Amino acid sequence: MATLRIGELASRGSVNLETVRFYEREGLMRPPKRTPSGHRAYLPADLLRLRFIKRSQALGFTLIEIKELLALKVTPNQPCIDVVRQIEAKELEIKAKVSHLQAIQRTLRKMKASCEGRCSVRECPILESLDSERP
Amino acid sequence: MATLRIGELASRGSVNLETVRFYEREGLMRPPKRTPSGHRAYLPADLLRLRFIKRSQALGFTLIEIKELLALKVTPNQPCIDVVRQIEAKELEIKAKVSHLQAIQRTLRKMKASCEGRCSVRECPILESLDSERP
DNA sequence: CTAGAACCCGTAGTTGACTACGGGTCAAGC
DNA sequence: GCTTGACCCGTAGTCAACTACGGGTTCTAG
Repeated sequence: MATLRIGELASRGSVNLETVRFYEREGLMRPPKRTPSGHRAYLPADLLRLRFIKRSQALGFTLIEIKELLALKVTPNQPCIDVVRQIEAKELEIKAKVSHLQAIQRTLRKMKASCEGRCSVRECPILESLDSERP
Repeated sequence: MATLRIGELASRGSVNLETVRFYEREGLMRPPKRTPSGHRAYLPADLLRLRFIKRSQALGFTLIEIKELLALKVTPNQPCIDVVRQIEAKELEIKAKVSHLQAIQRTLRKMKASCEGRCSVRECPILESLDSERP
C-alpha cells in the first residue's frame, strides 16, 4: 500500500518535519515501519493520527492531554465516558480563562475611560492606578 | 530614611526574592543603592515600582511591554497618549483571545452534545470528529 | 561567640511546544 | 556518475517568566 515519507506526512498534516519526529519522541506518534535504508514509512492512519493531534491542540488540549485521549483509543470497546469527561474538564478550564480575560477587559475599559490621553505622564490616572490599585 | 532589604521588598511585593533580582537583571527594577557590605537597600518608591510591574502583569502585559510603560514614566511632562495606546492595544489583543476561546467553547459544547458518554470508544462521535473535522 | 537566617553572585534548570544544527547517508534526475 | 534534495541521528537552542543551586559572606539573636 501507499506509504508516506516523513516530509510528505508533515506537509499533508501542515506541520514541520521536525515536529513529527518530536511527536514520535514524545510518544504521540507511533514509531512507523522503516524502509530497508532506515527511512520512516507512514501509513494513511498515521496522517489521521497527526491530524487528530493538531485538532485536539486547536481545541486547547495540551500534548499530555492529547496523549491521554490517544491512549483511550487503544481499548476500542470501552465506553467513551472518559472522553466526555476530558471534554467537560476542558470546557470548564476555558470558561475560567474567559472570565479571567473578561475581568481584565473591564479593568482596561475603566482605565481607558479615566483618561483622554491628553494629560501628562506625571498625572495620568492610568499610570496612577497601576501604581496603587489592588492587584 | 527607611530602606528595605531585598527579602522585605520581595515579601511586601508578594514575589519571590529571586524574582526581584531577575527583574533587576532584566532592567525592570532599577539597581538600588547598596549598604557598605553590598546588600541591596531599596527605597519605598521601589516597592511601588514592583507593584506597578505585578499589576500590569495581572492585566496581561508582558515584561517587555511593562518595560515600555515604565520607560514612558521617565519623561513625566510628555502627554500620556502612548499609555492610552498601550491600553487600547492590549484591549484588542484580549478581545481576540476571548473570541478565540469562545469559538473553542462552541466546538466543545457541540461535541459534548453529540455523545452521552455511553457509546464505545470505537464509535464515539467526539473522537471521530477529532479525526476528521476541519482544524 | 556562635548558630542560623539572610544576603551575595553567576549559572543552570524548569515548562511546553517546538525548531535548528551539524554531520552523515540515501534516493532521484540528468 | 554526480549533484541535489530528502532523510537519518542526537543534541542544543528558543521563548517567557521565573526558580533553584552552590558556595561564599554578613547580620542578628541568644
